[in-house]
Amino acid sequence: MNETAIARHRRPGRPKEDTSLKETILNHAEIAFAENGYEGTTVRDVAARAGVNQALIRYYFGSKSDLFDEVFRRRGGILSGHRHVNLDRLLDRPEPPTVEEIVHAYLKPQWDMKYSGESGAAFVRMQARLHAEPEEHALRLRREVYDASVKRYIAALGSILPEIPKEVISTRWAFLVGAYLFMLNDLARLSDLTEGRLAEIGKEELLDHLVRFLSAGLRTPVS
Amino acid sequence: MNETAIARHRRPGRPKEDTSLKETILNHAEIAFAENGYEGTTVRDVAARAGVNQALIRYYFGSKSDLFDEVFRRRGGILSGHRHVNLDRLLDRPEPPTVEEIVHAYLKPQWDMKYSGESGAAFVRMQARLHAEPEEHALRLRREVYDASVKRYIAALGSILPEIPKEVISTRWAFLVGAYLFMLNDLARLSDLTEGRLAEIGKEELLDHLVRFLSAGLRTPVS
DNA sequence: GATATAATTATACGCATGAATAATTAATGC
DNA sequence: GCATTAATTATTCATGCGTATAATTATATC
Repeated sequence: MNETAIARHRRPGRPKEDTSLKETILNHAEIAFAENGYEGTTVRDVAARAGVNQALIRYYFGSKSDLFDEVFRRRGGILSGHRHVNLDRLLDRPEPPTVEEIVHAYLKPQWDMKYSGESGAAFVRMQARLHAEPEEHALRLRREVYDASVKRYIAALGSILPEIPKEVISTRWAFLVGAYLFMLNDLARLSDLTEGRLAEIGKEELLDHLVRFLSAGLRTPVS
Repeated sequence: MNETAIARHRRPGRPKEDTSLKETILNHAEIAFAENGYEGTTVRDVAARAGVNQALIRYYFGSKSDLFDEVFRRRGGILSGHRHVNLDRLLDRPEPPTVEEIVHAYLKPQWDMKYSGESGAAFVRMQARLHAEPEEHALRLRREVYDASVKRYIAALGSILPEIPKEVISTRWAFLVGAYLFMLNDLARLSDLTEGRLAEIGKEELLDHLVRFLSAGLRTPVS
């Protein structure tokens, strides 16, 4: 009675290509949403990018809003999964993790995604935009995808920073999210601020800089 | 030959109200852009909010894009001005400023604006969105309005943190901008992360937390 | 190989949008 | 007080949008 299994067997009309059109659409939608935001993206444009009829998008995903959600959930789920795994690895160890290790474990997955290709980079930018959009819908999406892992990270930090009140750690964690999202969103902007000197700092080194910066802030004693 | 002076004298058709419609439009546009973003905002909606005919917006501002620019420049200029003044005050003093003082001088103006009323809060949210939009146009606007003061702040930090390379300070400054924009954008989100415990931290206290967090990060020695 | 059904396209609908123009109203200068 | 000009509104235009539906193509099953 497995419906997906049945569906896998019965699929007439499907062309011979191996990468499904559904995935192709998702990939191009990701890029379009990242470049132009939700409102700025048209279903027509996504269809054109994917080389597909506009109605096919509706056939697969329903509304434009549904398409957006599916784009977000796809990579967001992967990201969240990596974060859980990374934290598990640190907590399963006999010796307790350092602040730097926790921060790094959280940031690294999205960092890698950013440099994993055009699609990954697009998702990162898209996410930064989502965080700036105050709509109720965007908020719910983010919570659904990320909240669980974030709470685990805050708890882990709390146990190795017992002298810092939990609500302060949570607040500082929000600072952290802001800093890394902003930076990942567009490194080009960073090199404005630095008047081009950023080129001297490599990508991996930049992550180290960020981890060091954030860890110092997280660890600093409350007055 | 002062054209604006001439214009000030010759203005038939102008109704008796003291707050000009032009300003009313700007105020409502600010809120609309903050709520719905650039693409999500319609000129019609702005006109309706301002209780004004749609064509009047075109008469005063030209295109929708021009309207947006004027909204941004108006408050952005004020903000930038306050930052300059605050830094001047610190630098004119005999004793050198602390990192905390510099960070606070930079953040305070926008912090105040956030709580100065509906319009100010709207601008802050609008700006956060602008920072997430990678379009060339948005980038140019931000640079035009903010770059000069940012460079002064980075220079000031450099002189009291001589052991930290200038490009590292610039990079860390970008982290700072990300953290504070993210937080100002919507404090409601913060109280998600903190599971409601944020209420225990007052608004002014929150700024102190942020300043402390960022200053610790800025000061931390490079490996 | 006929039939059923999944995948895909072609086409159209209704509507909201940014922009534009024309008409109207109100103040000013002489 | 009349002509001029600025401010404002009413209305129209062309376009692009999300959505919807009908037609077509391809595959699998028997």
